[in-house]
Amino acid sequence: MIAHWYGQRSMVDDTDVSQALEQLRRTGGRVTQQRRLVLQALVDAQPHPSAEDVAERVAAVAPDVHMSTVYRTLNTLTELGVISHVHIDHGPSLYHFADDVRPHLVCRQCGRVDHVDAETFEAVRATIESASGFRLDRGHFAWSANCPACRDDLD
Amino acid sequence: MIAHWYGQRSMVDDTDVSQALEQLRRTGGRVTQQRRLVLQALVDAQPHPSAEDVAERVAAVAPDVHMSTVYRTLNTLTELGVISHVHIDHGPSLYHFADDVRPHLVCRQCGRVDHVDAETFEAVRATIESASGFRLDRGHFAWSANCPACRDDLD
DNA sequence: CGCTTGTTACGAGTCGCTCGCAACAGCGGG
DNA sequence: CCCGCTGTTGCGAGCGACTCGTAACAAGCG
Repeated sequence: MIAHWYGQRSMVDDTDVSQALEQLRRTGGRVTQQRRLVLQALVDAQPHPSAEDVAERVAAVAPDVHMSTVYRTLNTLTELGVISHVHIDHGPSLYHFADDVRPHLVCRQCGRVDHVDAETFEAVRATIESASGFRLDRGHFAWSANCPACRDDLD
Repeated sequence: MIAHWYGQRSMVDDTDVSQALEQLRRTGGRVTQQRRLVLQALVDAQPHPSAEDVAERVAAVAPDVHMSTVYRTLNTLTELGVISHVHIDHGPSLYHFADDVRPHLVCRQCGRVDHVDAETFEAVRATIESASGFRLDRGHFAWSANCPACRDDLD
């Protein structure tokens, strides 16, 4: 479904891993091999792996790591605010580091994904906020749209 | 989770049902009692019932109508363009008549939902379109946000 | 090196649908 | 008004994406 990604690449790297582990330790959590592997997989599988993608990468290195551990780790890291996920069309949640949260646009026809730049997003946010009082999240849900190539198809 | 709805009510009524059945017949489909009941439930359960809500209402009148029939009918009507659904936070799809498609704002804290008025939406759409070429859908995905009451909590 | 307490593997369970199949029922033709 | 063609339905199994209870396990502080 998702045929193509473009736009700038994320700038996630190993420092994200150590910062996440740091955060984990600081809040009384433990730094386990499994968690290290999940975080590394998250870095390697940029830009937007699903829990399955992460599990697959982890399994390549440590086949005994259970799926539920991957899910639990992903949830723990989400609660810590280290990572976040986005829902794109139907299908599983896609994960990314929290410092890489940007609003997504997804084409409903071809699945192509783009990001909204910060300036445009802030403009939209201000418009919505003054009209309704609601302050838009940057991430979490992708904005459903039609990309230029598919735009002729419908309103 | 969803504590409160506000904003103008939809204007869905019985004419939507007959128009939908009409459309169904025109495209070679059959007007069955089950479909009538699903459509009626959709009208009665405004503004945004889940498939379960619809099935429950149908079951109150005709207990033998199977869940899968409800899902199939909702899918058929979606393909016909008569109805549509929106994803609000995690949880099931919420259905509504297609003529009632409006962009939704959902508060991530309290679940309160609001609509974006047409004028504001068009302004946002124009902004996004000129920045990225993507043309926003009116419906399908809710925009995740914080409502005025919960706004202090996070960025 | 223990001990405490957070983590993990495993497997069963849940939620929200989806599908194959045989029985059934609209509805256009005769 | 009945026939029969073909779209629909009921039923139950299946599935994708998680979630949870439990007992074994292992960080990391003392």
